[in-house]
Amino acid sequence: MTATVTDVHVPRERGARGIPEATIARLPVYLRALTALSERGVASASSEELAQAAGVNSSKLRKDLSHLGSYGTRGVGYEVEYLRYQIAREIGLTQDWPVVIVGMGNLGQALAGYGGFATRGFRVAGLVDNDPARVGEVYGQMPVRHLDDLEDVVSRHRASIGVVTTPSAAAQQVADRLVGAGVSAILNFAPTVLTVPNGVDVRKVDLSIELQILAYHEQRKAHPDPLAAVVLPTDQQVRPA
Amino acid sequence: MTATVTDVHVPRERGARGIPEATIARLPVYLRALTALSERGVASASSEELAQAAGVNSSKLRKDLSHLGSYGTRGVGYEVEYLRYQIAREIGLTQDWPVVIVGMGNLGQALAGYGGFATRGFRVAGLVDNDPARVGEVYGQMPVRHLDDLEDVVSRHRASIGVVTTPSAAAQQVADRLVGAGVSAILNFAPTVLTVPNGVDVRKVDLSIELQILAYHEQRKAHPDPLAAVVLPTDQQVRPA
DNA sequence: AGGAACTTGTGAACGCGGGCACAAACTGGC
DNA sequence: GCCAGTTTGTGCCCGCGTTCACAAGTTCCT
Repeated sequence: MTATVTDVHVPRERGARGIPEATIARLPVYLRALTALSERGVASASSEELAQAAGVNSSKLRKDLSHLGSYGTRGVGYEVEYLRYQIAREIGLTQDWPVVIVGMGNLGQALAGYGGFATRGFRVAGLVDNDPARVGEVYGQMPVRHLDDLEDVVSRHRASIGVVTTPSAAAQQVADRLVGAGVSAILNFAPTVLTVPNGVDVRKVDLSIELQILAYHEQRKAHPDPLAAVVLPTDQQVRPA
Repeated sequence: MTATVTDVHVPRERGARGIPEATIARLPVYLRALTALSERGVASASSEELAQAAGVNSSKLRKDLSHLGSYGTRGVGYEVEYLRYQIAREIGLTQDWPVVIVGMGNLGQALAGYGGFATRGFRVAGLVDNDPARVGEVYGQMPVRHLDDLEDVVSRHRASIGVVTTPSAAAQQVADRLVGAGVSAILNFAPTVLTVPNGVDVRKVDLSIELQILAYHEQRKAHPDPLAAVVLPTDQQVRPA
């Protein structure tokens, strides 16, 4: 099995402390809500309040949290600071995650300067690009190095997470080299299906796909039931023999 | 799940030609695979070949396609061009979708210049920013206009899709104004939960959340079962009374 | 023409995730 | 100390999505 993951779907043993994938995906949202509450000086909150802040319903939130352990107090609620730390620890945000970004186009530059990483334990440890003209440029206080040095950058910083923001054509090759250098998790912004060895985790973010999903729903709003499945919509497109 | 996305959850009537949400999310992937095959001159392909190109398994692909209609030929496969058109039509990509981007920071600039939109029926119809210094700047052949003109930009281009790339603090306000001006679908890059009226579709893309999900799996790889749920991991964090 | 090889479309089984509803547990007032 | 009010943690059920496995339909070879 060569993985090529779009959605994560890690069927590994879910015994003991295995937490449902759907829950994992929501923990960062709870974390964000807790941080916001904390900054406003709120010391404790009920599941109902937390759920509202996170945009989910309260029973889902309670069940999610119950997978981590019993961190609330019945009749009272959850202590904001305490819960925040527990979730951060569960995700692994109490440690430092060096991240290498490959591809310094517009998107790569945007990510290099994104403040939301540093505050969550992610540290941009290296920027890499193919274009010699871009080598030496500085984004977010980090100089760009040449693609030739990719392996050096990864191993020197012990980076285990790579971000691919190259054009599609280069993405697979870059991913191969990242994996070869020791990276075991990749966030892929290139609109390509990456094939990686077992044990390497890939998540894909595709901006155009998100828009297409919205477009589908927009179309349905405009034409609730075209029943165009029977009649051909335009004569020019007929099934070739 | 291609994730990135927080679950859409549109419980609207699924009668008649209602296609499962999970299928909708994969159609753009199939579309991309078909386009790639088409460009390589491939005229027809089996579900197995398509599935491999799209990174899913073949039975899932067949069931997905079966929701659109019976566009394949048993014993043969699918005609690439024909199927490509059918999927594009189903999603709504045969028409033009004007898109307005609000927030011309690094990410907004990256999106404005992203070539992947134009080729899929999305047309950047307007760029808007709060900062007077940025007004008049041109990205992707489109000048930036001031936030004050947002309503004008939206209505003049009949935009129904808005992209929010502002800081969190401004996101909700921007979303309200977009909706007020007639937008009914929003792609939100700000790390905030947006509240919108019924009938408005919101999809959220959160870069930091994607990394956090990867971090969780990385941590589990490194420490398969810490059983630290019993013993406190560090003494400094003890449950306050 | 007939059969072997192949491929689609789909019925059926299964597992995950969501939501309801309630027992268990805690607080505060009397 | 006891009772009313509150909120968590969870057992249960239901529906969606994934996968298997096979019948139905097509092509090719003899």
